[in-house]
Amino acid sequence: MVKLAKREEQIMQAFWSLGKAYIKEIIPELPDPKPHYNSVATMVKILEEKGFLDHETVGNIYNYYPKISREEYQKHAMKDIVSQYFNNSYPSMLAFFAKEEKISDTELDELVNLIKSNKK
Amino acid sequence: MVKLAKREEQIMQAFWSLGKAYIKEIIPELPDPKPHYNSVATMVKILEEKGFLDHETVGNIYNYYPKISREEYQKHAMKDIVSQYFNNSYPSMLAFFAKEEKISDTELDELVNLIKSNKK
DNA sequence: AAGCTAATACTAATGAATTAGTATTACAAC
DNA sequence: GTTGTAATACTAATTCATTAGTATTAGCTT
Repeated sequence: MVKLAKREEQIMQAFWSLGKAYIKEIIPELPDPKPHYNSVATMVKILEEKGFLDHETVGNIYNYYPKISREEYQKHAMKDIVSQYFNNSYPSMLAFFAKEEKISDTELDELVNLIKSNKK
Repeated sequence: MVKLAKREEQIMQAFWSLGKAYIKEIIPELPDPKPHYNSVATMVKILEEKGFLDHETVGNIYNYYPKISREEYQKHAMKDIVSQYFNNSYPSMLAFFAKEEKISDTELDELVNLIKSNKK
């Protein structure tokens, strides 16, 4: 899967939140300063060429929706990140967060349960 | 902290591995095709301007070393990632990995111990 | 000290991502 | 059916990242 550039990814995030949207609806989701409508339209078209979006035509306007799910993309993106920062080791990534104390004991217990139940 | 571009980050990764290095030593660490010596020198200079590297002069040549540690940078980079993909929730990121079953039971136990011992 | 070598400095060119203008189109309202 | 509106299409310009050329410099060798 192609890695998305920054702005492309912001736009995909907006679509993933909204599910289905007109370009008009995407713009408010983007961080300030808001880009020009046509800038977004261009990126959306590129995203469609890349296979990330598809559209239905409603009268005169296009209603776009994601063709690739956030989860699918995350899977690839995180794989890259783990390979880049953590030498391809998921445990060493988790150890990093452990050291950073970003996870509370309660959360930890919940996660352990979640992981174990997923394994069954 | 500034987010590094792809090549900049590759170069920083090389410095983080080597600790201290001449430009000459960085090049073999980079993925093929190896960039031109001067291309690397330019990026290294930019990285120095951005505060990621510093150097000592040894006779006629510069010996560069990281001013910002890999851990420091990771902390920021991962913060961005978690905010971007996981709505600022570290637990929800971990849940994602749990679902992906990237973590074995043994690894999980080790991590739980690691996290708990860090908390003391 | 003149010439050789290996480094850095400076800078122009390329390429990718992004922006936004102008042109075009389709439909709706009158 | 002409006009107005709001969308998309096309494309030129800008910006940022990256590359690599040429120029310069410092020190070593003779």
